[in-house]
Amino acid sequence: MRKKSLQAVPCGIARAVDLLGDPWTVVIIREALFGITAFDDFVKVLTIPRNTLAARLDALVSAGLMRKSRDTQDGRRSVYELEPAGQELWVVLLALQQWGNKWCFDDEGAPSFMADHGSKRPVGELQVRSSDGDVLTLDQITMIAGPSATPELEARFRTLKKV
Amino acid sequence: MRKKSLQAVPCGIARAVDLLGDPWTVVIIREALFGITAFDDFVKVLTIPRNTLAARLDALVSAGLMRKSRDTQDGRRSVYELEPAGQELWVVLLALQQWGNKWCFDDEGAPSFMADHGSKRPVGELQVRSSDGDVLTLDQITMIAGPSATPELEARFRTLKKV
DNA sequence: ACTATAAGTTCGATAATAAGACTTATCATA
DNA sequence: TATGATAAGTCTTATTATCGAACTTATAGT
Repeated sequence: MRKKSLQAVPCGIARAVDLLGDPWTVVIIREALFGITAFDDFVKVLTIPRNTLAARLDALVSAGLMRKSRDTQDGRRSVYELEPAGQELWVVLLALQQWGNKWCFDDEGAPSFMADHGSKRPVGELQVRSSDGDVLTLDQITMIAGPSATPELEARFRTLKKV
Repeated sequence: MRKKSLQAVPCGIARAVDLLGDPWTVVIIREALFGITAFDDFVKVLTIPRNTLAARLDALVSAGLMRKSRDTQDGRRSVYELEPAGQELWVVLLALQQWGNKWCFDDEGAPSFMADHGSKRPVGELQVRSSDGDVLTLDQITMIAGPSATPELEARFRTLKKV
């Protein structure tokens, strides 16, 4: 059966995962942020099957995260670029990178970091702050319902043990 | 052929995606943060196939993001709980939620937000700061190589157009 | 015209997911 | 202690996605 779509689920995480929750989309976006625009360059850098790449790029364009155009200098080339919605995923990639760098490299140390272009120093660890500017930890976080929440969702949040 | 493993790729993002880049793992972790611990409760809340859930939970335990134990009150129940590595993914989930809430709800508005437990107000938008505390935008970000970077990776970073 | 390049598409094999029935062990209760 | 219910997970079959490589089409360079 086809992969279940989470796009209809009323949850921002679920809808994001519906777009990003496969083995390739996130690293495609990473390369796009790096400046990769050509189909064959994605293939070369990622060693992704060409049909899979074509499917993922189509999905990203359909979802409005990327746009596709023709290279005006070379009519053979397609140019894939990030739309604003796709660019803003850089914060998600940073969160993934900081987590991966911390937990997925036993001794060798992480090979790459996002850094301040000026100082060349790694950016600070992401901090979550309240609207008053206080740094928050997980045990200070809860989930609240927005205007469009269903009664069932509100009921769940009222009985939450954590987060 | 089996899904290609990105676990060997020397990149924190790739290694994180290798664990999280499927349609279910992220929302499983979301529910675990909500306090869900029982197999059947994951099935009920997510409507995930039982065999898929079993596979994902096994993978999460193997990767050290969750632990599995027996309920001392009820010997039928397994208890799945997040290890520290899994708990720290809450920042990634927040980044996904903030992005999804912004881009995946046309008019209805987002149904749920992470909030400060004290004030019940949504947490502030994630900000990326330099080591000096300045807020950074995407165009101020570059990628730098760490100690374990390969020469090829360093070469790539030297020629980066952006990020 | 000829060759190379870029972007995809097509094909067959393998792996992952979906849906539901089924098994095993434990708990609650009569 | 026998009986039924519950929880966790397995098994089976059908469908879908991914992999890897070959192939097609259009454009560029010579």
